Amino acid sequence: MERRPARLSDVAHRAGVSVATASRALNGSARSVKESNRAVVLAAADELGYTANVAAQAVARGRHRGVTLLVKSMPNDYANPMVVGVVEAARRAGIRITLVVVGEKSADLVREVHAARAQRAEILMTIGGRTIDDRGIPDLVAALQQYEAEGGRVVMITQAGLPFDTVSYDNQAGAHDLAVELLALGYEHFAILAGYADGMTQLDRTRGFVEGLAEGGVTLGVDRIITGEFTRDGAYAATGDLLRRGIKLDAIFAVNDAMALGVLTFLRDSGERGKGIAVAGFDDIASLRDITPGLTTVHLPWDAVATEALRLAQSDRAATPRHSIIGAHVVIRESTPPRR
Amino acid sequence: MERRPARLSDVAHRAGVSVATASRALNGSARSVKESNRAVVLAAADELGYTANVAAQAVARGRHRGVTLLVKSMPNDYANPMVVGVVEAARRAGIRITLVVVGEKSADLVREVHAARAQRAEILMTIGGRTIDDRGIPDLVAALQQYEAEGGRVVMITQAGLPFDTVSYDNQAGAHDLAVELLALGYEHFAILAGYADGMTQLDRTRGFVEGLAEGGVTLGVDRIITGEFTRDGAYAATGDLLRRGIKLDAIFAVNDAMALGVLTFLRDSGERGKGIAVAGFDDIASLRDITPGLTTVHLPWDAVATEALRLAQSDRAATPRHSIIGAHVVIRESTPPRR
DNA sequence: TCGCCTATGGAAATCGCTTGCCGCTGGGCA
DNA sequence: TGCCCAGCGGCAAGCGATTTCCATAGGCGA
Repeated sequence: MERRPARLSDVAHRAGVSVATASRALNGSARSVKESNRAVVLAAADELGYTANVAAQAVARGRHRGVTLLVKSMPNDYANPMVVGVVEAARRAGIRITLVVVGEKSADLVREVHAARAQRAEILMTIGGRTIDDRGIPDLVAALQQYEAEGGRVVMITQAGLPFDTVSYDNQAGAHDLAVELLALGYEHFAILAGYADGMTQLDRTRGFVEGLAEGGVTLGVDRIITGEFTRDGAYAATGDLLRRGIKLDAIFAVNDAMALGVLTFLRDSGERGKGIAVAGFDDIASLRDITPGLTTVHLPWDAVATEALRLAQSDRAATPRHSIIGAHVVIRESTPPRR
Repeated sequence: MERRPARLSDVAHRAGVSVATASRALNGSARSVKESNRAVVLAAADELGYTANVAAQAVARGRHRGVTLLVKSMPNDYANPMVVGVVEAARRAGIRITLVVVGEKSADLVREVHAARAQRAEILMTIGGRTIDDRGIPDLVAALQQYEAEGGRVVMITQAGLPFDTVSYDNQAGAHDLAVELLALGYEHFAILAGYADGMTQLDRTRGFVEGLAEGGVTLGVDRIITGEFTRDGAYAATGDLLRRGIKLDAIFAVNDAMALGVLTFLRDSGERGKGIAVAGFDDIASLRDITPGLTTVHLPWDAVATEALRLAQSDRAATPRHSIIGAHVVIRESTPPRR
């Protein structure tokens, strides 16, 4: 039993070659190594149970391989499946992930970008939306551009509209399609729980839904678009307010599943269930698969998003930022039964 | 705008001191630095936006700071909240996390432990249970011991019984208490959906429940302990089998919430709901907070577990492995209404 | 047979940082 | 006044890899 893990020099020594050759044989290089040497090096490495020291490689190469994942506030149903998706995709690709959870403020994000610069991280991915009037965006963009100028690759997930490779899902089209489907089911009187007034994601979903209704000839009054907390509890409270207004209502669209759950729960608690108010959400989070009634929602393909993000990150950088939009599709369940 | 991130030597130069002094001023050290020097170094670092290169530090120190988190198969309701807990706890402590998802086989785990050795990772945490007769355990223990002998710290979460610092929650006591409470509510005829026959976690829960019943004078026949898939769908199917047997039954304990959900769903789908069969689970996963009926379960304190794990990891190593058991408490909800 | 080019091995520089060791300084004490 | 030692700065040697550069050995056409 060794006193310390094997180093490259141990492998080289055992194989009877120089460390340079051992390095070239083990950890890819443009230079070729004679087949016989390669074999003996590989054998030696295997016998010693050698694994390269990533930190040393990072220093020597001047680049830290792997993905650094910056996530805004992890314990959040919405970021969570995204992170899982990326982690899984990375595992399949044999890539290590350094996970950094940053605060909500974009200044925190900026700080971490600079840290990643210092680490000379190869790939930087961020997960998380932003608010429409975020004052910190210019700083963030500057930091990321500096990072890219130094040779890093950035891929933003969710947060579209910045000059970097981005993969997002189509919030607007998804909500649009949902509206169309609900109209087809016979609903006529809608309300939207739109979440925070300034969230880009929420805004896109709200906008898409309104457009979808408009195409079907239904105009939604602004008084039927309720802003408020982007959470289950916020939605729970908002539903109460909404019903107390006594307006005609047969369907509520909440811009995410957690909120939709709040709506459903309120309807149940208040005994309004069965009075024919349908509910739809957005995200199709796995944990809600078994609620009663099944929730009509828009499914987001987390896997596809993550896979695409990794693909972008590993491809050569394009002259202009690329933007992949992964489609989202509507899933109709019992929470929106046909009305006719 | 710099062409490359600032290095320590840049800071030292700007502050007019040697790199040694700069290093000592910035990145803690036993040696003290005169206050005036420290101030000027800090100022210089700030002006240059300096952030230490973690990889270089790792190489120089011969230790990689931070937590390396080894998780068995991430996309799994059960591991997930645990990971979130650790990630959050680490964030509060200002620690970086390297997240590695390994396969189910303990050989995969062993490989990653050796990789962590090579990285000279400071803290290694594993999340995930094991099966009772896992052939790979000796190898795993050997690898981890080697890692510790080289100065690393290991903390195992969930997987108790190995000679390393461990933090787990008390599956057996939790299930025991649950049984006691159910008896107090007036239930008499039980069945257990026990999951895989060889999972340690499931086994402990089953055992605890049986003991709790026994204390109340209820003996559970082995035919009422059903093994099978540790999943929602497995439980769904198992419930059907169970009911077809036509035995007297007023409560089903599923060893995790996902399975309990399967039971509830089956009861609903088959119209058996309302016939008075109560359901209880284990885990109290957040996403089930709003299902109907509310699920009686055993709450696991993820935060506390994660915090404790980090505390253990950062404390000095004890002569003998420590084992923290975090209590789990019963939460009674509507899925188990009082019977008398 | 000679010269040149390609394939390949190895010595040594290098990456950014920590730290052991040496040496200087100045205050306290005999 | 002289000596000792604590306090602190800096030189330089690593840490474990990669990579540049030089050297050697064949292969091949003329």
